[in-house]
Amino acid sequence: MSEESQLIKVRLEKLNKLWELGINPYPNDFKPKDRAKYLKERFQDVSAEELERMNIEVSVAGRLMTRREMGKLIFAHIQDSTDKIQIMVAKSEVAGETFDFFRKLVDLGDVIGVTGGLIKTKTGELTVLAKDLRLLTKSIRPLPEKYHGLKDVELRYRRRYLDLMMNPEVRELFRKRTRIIQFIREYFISEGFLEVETPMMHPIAGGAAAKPFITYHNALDMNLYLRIAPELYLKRLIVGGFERVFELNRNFRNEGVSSRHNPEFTMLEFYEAYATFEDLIKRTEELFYQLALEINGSPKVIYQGQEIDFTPPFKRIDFLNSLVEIGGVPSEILRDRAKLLSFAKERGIELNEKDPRIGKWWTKLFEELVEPKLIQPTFVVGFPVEVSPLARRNDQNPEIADRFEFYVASQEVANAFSELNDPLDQRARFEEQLRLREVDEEIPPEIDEDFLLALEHGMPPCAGEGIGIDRVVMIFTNSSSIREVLLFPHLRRKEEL
RNA sequence: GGGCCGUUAGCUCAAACGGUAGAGCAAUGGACUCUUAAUCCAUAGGUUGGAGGUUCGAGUCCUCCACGGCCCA
Repeated sequence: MSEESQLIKVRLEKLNKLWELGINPYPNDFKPKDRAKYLKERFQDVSAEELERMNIEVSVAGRLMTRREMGKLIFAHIQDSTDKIQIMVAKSEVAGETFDFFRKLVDLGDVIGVTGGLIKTKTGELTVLAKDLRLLTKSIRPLPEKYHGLKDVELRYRRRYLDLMMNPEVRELFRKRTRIIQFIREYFISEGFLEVETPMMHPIAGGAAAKPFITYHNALDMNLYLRIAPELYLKRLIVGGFERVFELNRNFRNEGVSSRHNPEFTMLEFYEAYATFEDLIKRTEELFYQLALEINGSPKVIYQGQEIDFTPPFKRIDFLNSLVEIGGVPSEILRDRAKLLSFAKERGIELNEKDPRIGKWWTKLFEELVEPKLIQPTFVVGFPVEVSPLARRNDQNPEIADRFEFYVASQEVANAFSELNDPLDQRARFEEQLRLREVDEEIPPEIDEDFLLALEHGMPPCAGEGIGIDRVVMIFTNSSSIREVLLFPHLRRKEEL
């Protein structure tokens, strides 16, 4: 590590002193029986006199966060995973050497264990009056500022443990993240979905249009790709006869980082046999409504100053209509490439002129002109087949896919469709994709023949959906940046810290 | 990739025009048996993100680099 500051030097000296005194600074035989939060919940409202009569002995452990010395009396707060609790160390109540040991050799940031009686101070604060106090872990680095906490955004991300230590709202946010994920998992389990794990390393990175990370398998002498989506594997499981499956795990996409993108992110994908995208609309409404109630206690959530209402049914708009009605694209130029191109240019939107798919252009215009205006939960339906290579064609209009995207707070939160299970159509679409690769480098470079083989065996009609979990967490925690909802967001390496 | 802003003690922040780099918390020594951002006295703590440049003199101005934030693609 870098050159030691005075503060560290002082602590290292204390550490040596402890060893010299025969005190292990890192013992592991202390078992706290109590937790701060539960002690408070149970005894907060008990009077001082009653507490004294009850004569309750407790033991707590946690990190020493603050200390106030008053001569022969020391107040301090320790923090465990549940809360903070005050401890009082009185010279008259502990062995003589314990008091000086606490005063001289225990620092803020150390983990300590305290055994003693529950009392209430003059100000009515529930407090553990120490009978015994032990050092459980010596910290040789100082804590951040006790009042302002850790503010520096870069440090908060790089040393998330300090952020968690100092900022209760950050702890709360990540607990909420876990609750959201658990709720979603339990929802799908209770609906009869089987949670599965499919490969993270793919020989061909398919199932989405994105650049993959490449890795290399030594023994097999082959490149592997970190998955960009589990879709093609989950569908193989539908072929295999599992009628309802889901996977909730990481995907990897080799793109830049931004407040909305992290190279690895958490995705839920689920597939349901004998269902259509219409069924998934209902399921999505139900899931988000229940999630809002569970996490938020209300279907209405405030996100970045806007109220978002998850009361079903959600809005539903047609992709092309939205381009006209929300995006302001004149309907008569929608299919006129030249006019569409100049319309986009006037608005500073760059369309890939070499891409023959007008649907791709529409998608780009949609992202620029419509997406920012989709605040309330909205299903967008009617996507062109040419930008939906894995989705089933609509029976009435074969140029349209039976698909929706789900938008909340200007973010694409979910993407779902009735799955294409016609193996010949699927092959034709893959082949068409391959031809487009020279104008769209995100298209997978190779046809996944193994997947096609599976389809040829017959995949029951089904529908599948992917939900971007990080974005859901952002919405339910009112976070403007994806980094706030990832414990360890990706940052560039930095040498001297 | 581009634009703008930022980086000063362990942490949170100050430093008019370019003129000896400061405070609070934390630390160290001391006083204090009901404090809770405890209080009081004293002490120590810095290659101002890095490298160059301009200048008698740079935290401050210029160039490049690193990292981060916001906006844009």
